[in-house]
Amino acid sequence: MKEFLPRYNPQTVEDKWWPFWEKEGLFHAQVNPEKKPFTVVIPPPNITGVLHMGHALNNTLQDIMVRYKRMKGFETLWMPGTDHAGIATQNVIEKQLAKEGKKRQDVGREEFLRRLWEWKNQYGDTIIHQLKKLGASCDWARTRFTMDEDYSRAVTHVFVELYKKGLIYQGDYIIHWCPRCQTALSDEEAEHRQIEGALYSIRYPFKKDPRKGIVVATTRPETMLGDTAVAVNPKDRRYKKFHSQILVLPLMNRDIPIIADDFVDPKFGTGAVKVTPAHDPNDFVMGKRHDLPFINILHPDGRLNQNAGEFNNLDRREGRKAVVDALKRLGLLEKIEPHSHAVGHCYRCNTIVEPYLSRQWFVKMKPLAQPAARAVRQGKIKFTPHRWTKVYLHWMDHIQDWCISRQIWWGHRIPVWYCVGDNACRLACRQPIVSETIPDRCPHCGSSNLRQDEDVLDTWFSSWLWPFATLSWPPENKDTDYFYPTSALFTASEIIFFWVARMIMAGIEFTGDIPFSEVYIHGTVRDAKGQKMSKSLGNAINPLEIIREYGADALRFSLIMNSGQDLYISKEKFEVGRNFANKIWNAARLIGLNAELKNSSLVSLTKGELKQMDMYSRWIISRFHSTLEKIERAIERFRFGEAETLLYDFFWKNFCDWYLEMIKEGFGQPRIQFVALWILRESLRVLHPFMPYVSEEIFHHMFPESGSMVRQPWPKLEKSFIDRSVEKRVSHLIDVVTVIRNIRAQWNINPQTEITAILSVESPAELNFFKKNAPVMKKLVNAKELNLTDEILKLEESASAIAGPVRIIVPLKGTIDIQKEKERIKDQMSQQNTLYQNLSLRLANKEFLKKAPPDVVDKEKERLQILKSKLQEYQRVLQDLS
RNA sequence: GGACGAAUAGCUCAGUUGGUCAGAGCACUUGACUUACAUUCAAGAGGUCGAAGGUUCGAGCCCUUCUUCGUCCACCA
Repeated sequence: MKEFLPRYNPQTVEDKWWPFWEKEGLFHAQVNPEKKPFTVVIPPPNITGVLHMGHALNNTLQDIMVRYKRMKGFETLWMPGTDHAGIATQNVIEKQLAKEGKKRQDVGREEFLRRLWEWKNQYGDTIIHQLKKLGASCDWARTRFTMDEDYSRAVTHVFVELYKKGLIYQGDYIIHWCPRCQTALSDEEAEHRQIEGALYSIRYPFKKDPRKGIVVATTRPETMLGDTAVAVNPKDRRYKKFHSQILVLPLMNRDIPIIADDFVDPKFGTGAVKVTPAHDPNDFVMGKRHDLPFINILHPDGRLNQNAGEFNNLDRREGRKAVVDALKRLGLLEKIEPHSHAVGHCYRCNTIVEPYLSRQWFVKMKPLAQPAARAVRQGKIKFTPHRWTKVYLHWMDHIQDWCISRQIWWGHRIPVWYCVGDNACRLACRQPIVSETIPDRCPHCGSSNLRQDEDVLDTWFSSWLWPFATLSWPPENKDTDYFYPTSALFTASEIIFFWVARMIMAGIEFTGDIPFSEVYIHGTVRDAKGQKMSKSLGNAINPLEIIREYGADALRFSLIMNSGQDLYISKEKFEVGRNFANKIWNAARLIGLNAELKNSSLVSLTKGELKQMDMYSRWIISRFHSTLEKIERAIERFRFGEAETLLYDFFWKNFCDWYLEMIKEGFGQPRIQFVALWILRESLRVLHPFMPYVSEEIFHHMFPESGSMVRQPWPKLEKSFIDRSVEKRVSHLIDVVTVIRNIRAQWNINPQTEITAILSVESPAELNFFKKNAPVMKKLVNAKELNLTDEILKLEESASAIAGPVRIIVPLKGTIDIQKEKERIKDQMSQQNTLYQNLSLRLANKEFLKKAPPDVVDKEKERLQILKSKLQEYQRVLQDLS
C-alpha cells in the first residue's frame, strides 16, 4: 500500500493519469467484430474557442456516457475534432490586422490565408488540450479538423453531388448581409432581437398634384432612397382610385407607381407600403411580381452608395438621420412613433444585418428536409427531452433554401469555375464549371483561362457532414460500416437548426442512413442571476480555474449535481464535487489502512457466500445493487444528475455514514474486509464515468495489479442480491439509533459522555434482533450500557421516544427537566396526531373503502394501527412523567 | 402573432404510469477537532407544492382558466 494522504489532491493526480491514459491508448477504438460499437461524435468546438462552462457541461455528459458504455463492453468511439469556424476565425485575424492598421484586402488572399493557418497551427488546438484536462476520453488519435485535406474533399464532393442533382443553384436573392463581416449569412445566422425603434410616416406626393400624397410607414427610412413603388391592397377601397397612379419619391425625385398587391395588410398603418425591392425580402417578391426596378443603395460595408444621390457615402446610420432631417425640412415627415420590432443581428459580431440583394449559392432544402423529418416522425431518431422533437419538426416543415456562399476567405472554396476566355466564349459559356477537381480548360471553348468562384462555403456546410466525414467518408469504408450510424449526439438547443437538423439531412442524403439515433439536448449554463454566461457579460466562471482550484472531477460532478435543464452556476457550487471526491478518498483510506486483502481475492461474490455474511454486509450489498439498477436506468435515459445523486447518497450515506461505522470494530475479520473492499471497488467502477481521476487514483492504490480503471468491467447487476427484508430491518435499526441520538442532542449531552439506554420491545423476535445488534448500536449512540427488556418500565427522570416496535428510555437523572421533556413529547405527539386524524378520516370515508384498491386500503389501515399504538405509547410516557 | 418550457424550503433542483411524496444539495440553527475525512460528524428548524376552478374515494402529479418568468420561431412595413 502506497502512502495515503488524508486529503485528496486533484492536481497531482490529474497530471499523472492523463498522460497514462493517452500513452496506453485506452481510448482508442477500432473495428472489432467481437463487440458492438458505440459511437459519439463530439460537437466540434471552434478553433477560436477556449473552454467555457458550456463546453465543460457538454463534454462531461458525453464522457459519462462514453466511459459507461466502454466499461459495459462496447467498442466505444468518441470522435473528436475542431471546426474551422469561418467567420469567427477570420474575424480574429482581421482584428490582428487592424492593429497593424490594415485590412485583409491590403495583404491579399494568399497572405491572409497564410496568417490564418499560422494562427490555427499555433492556437487551434488550445481547446483540445483543455478538453483533455477535463478528462474527455475521446479517441484523440483520430482528431479531425473540418479543413483537413480529406475532410475538404468530402465537402467538395457533396457540393458537386448536390449540384448534379439540381439541389444547388445560384441566384440573385435577398439575403442577410453583415456590413461588418461583409458577407452573406444564412437565415439562422441572423439572430432576431427585439429593438426599441421608431416607425416613421412619410408622405409621398402625387406627381399630378404634389400637394396631396400617400402616407407610408417604415422603420428604416433610409431605404426609401431605393423605393421603386408604393403598394396597396387591391381590395382596399380607400386606394382603389389611385391604382397605377404615379407618385414622386421625395429626395430622389423619382417617379414611382402605386401598385396593388395582396401582400399589403390594409389594417396596418395607413394601408400603403413603400416598396424597396433590393432591401426587403417581401418587397423583393413584390418587385418580381410587378416587374419593378431593383435599386441597391448600399455599399457592402453598409455605407449608402451612389444610388442614394446626395447621401452617397454616408454610413447607414448617418444616412437615416440625414434622410429624416431632409424629409422634415420638406415637410413630408408626418410623424415618428416609438415602435418595437425584431431586427436581425450577425451571430458572429452582433452588427445589425441588412436585407441585401446579391448573387449567392443556395441549397434547395425541401427535398432534403422531407426524409429528415420523416426519420424523426417514425421514431428512428429520438430527441431527449422529447419536446425538442416539435421544435425540430416545425423548422423542417417550414424550411427555406439555405444560402451557403460566404464572401470571406477562410473556408472551403466553392468548387466552381468561370470561363474568362475570349469574349465570344464568355457569352456562350455562362454555365459555371462545377467540378471536384480543378478543371484544366473550359469545356465549351477550351480556354484554360478559368477563374474560380471567389467565395467560400458556410462553415455549417462542412459540419453537417461531421458524423461520417470524420470517418474518412467518402467512400464508405470499414470504419463507416462499423461505427456509422453513430449512437447518440449531445448538444445544446441553440444548434438544433444549424447543426443537428442539417446532419440528419446530410446523413440520409449521402449515406442513406440516419447519422445517430438519439439526440440529447442539454441546458444552457447561466450565472446565479440567470444570465447566460459569456465573456462579454463578464459573468463567466472559467472552468480551467475551477479545475485548478477544485479539480476536474469536482468540476464535472458539481456541474450536473442538482441542476435542472438550465444550470445556474456560482463558484461555491463546485464544493459539492470536491467534497465528494475527498469523501471517497477517505473511505478508501480507511479501508486501505485496515484491510490486507488483495484484489485477487475479490474475484467473485456468490449467493452462498452472501448467506453466511453478517446482516450489515448483506444490507450494504443489497443497497449497492438496488442503487446500481437505478443508476443504470438513469444513465440510459440521459438523467445524469439523478445518477449522480443516487451514487452520492449510496456512497456517502449508506456506505460511509452507516456501513463503515457499523463494521469499524470488525475490521479484523476477513469477511468484513472482503465486503468493504468489494463495495469500494464496485463503487469506484460506478464512479469512474463521473469522476475518472479520483477513481483511477484510488483504484491503483488499492488494486495495483488490476490495470486502468478505463477498461474495467462495469459492475454486474445481481438482482438476487437485493434483499428487501434486510434493508427494512437495518432501517429499523437506523431509526432507533437516530432517535437516541436525537435525545442526546435535545438534552445537550456531550458526544463524549456515555449514556445508558433501555430498549423495551415486546415481541420476542424483535427483542432478539435488537439484542443481537446491541453491541453495534451501543457504539453508534455512544452508550456504556444498552439494556434490552420485554417489560414496560415505569419512567423516572428519563427521556424517551418510540421507534417502530421499540420504546426507548434514556435515564437522565439530574440533567433532565421533566416539564421540558413533557413539552417535547407533546410536540412529537401533535405531529403524529395530525397524521392520525387525517388517516382516520380517510378510513372513515365509505367511498374510499369501496373504490380504492384493497391493497391501498390495507396499507392505510396498517399505518393507522402503527400511529395509534405510537400515540398510546406517548400517552403512557406522559402519564409516567407526571 | 404563434410554439414550447418553468413556477415545490432562503437558493438550485428531484419528485415519469394520481395512493409513506412533501425530499436532496447548498445556506441556516445547535453541539462536537470522537485518529478515514472539519472538504468532517451528529441533531434540528424551514414549504397551503404560483392563483382559482374542475375530475377523482384520493391531486405537486390529470383537465380548464389566469398570473409571472424564460426560450425559440414568424415577411406585419
